[in-house]
Amino acid sequence: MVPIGSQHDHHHGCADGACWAERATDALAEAGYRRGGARASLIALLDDQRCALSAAEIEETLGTAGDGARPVARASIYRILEELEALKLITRVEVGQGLARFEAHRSEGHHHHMVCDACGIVIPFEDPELEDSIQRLARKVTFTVAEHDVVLHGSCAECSA
Amino acid sequence: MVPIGSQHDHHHGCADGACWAERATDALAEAGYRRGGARASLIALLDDQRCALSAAEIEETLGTAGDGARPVARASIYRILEELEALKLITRVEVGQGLARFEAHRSEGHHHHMVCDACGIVIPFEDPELEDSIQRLARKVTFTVAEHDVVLHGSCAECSA
DNA sequence: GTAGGTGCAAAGCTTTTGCAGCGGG
DNA sequence: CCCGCTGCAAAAGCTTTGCACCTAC
Repeated sequence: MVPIGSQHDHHHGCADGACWAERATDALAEAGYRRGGARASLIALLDDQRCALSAAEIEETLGTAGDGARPVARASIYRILEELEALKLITRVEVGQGLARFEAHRSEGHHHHMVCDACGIVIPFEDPELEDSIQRLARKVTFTVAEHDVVLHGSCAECSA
Repeated sequence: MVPIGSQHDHHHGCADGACWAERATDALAEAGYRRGGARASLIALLDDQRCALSAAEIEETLGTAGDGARPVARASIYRILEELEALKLITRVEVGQGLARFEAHRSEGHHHHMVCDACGIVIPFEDPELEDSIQRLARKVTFTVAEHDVVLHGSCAECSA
């Protein structure tokens, strides 16, 4: 198991050539979407995150962040998230708590989530062995598996103490 | 992987001695709850199911079923489900679709779910190897794992055809 | 008789939809 | 210029809460 740091360390520079934001922008263009300030702002925010955000968190962050961000209406957030999900650029994560979370779908860094039922914190983790089990399982079933989610519920180190 | 039949084949007789409904009733009594018709009806319904039901499905089924069932108000359904979940007698299953599902937490027959994103059908499955992976994972993390959920998204055999 | 259980209706939340106006191409 | 993108506000769902009545004990 590989615990994962809390924040992405790269910023909007994308000097390495192929960050997720670029891929997303290109994919939207190819799909026939026009550019839009709200969408660009939302994509930049998602690109900076290591883990899933809820629509409310996105709205709040965009409302207060400088750095090229701009406030985006809630309706636009949901509409944009819907488009991005349809293009498989983001993944919807349901951790239970009555709200959906969304995160950039990157080729590397696939992970799942632990949710503390006491304080609500969501912690990402990776586990290759678990992935293997799911791959093998996917081959055995009479069902076409496109995505998979694993959620561990319990208490985080802090709440357990 | 073991696919699972669609309906439970035992009924309210429970001649085998320790069905889930009995355990649930006992646990509620020990926790200091009084008996109540709505709760009994809901427990009997959950005991008869092989897979998770939504609150709406529960309300509808109890409203039309004979066999000892009686209509139960939606508010009562949610309140009772909350009590049962707090006592770990049922498990809340989030498959994404904006609604929660609930199923009896049995010692045997632990399973997970495949959700067809086309038609919405929820199919249960068991996979011991997957369980092993999760057990091993749970031991490695600095997090106390109480429950785990695995959801496979994709298309069912029918929608894939 | 008292405290908990239940039903009904209203409120709360997240998410979706309608519509008017702005803005990209 | 036209059509898509956005914001605002209203609506739609699922779920929760308040309150009065009923019921187990």
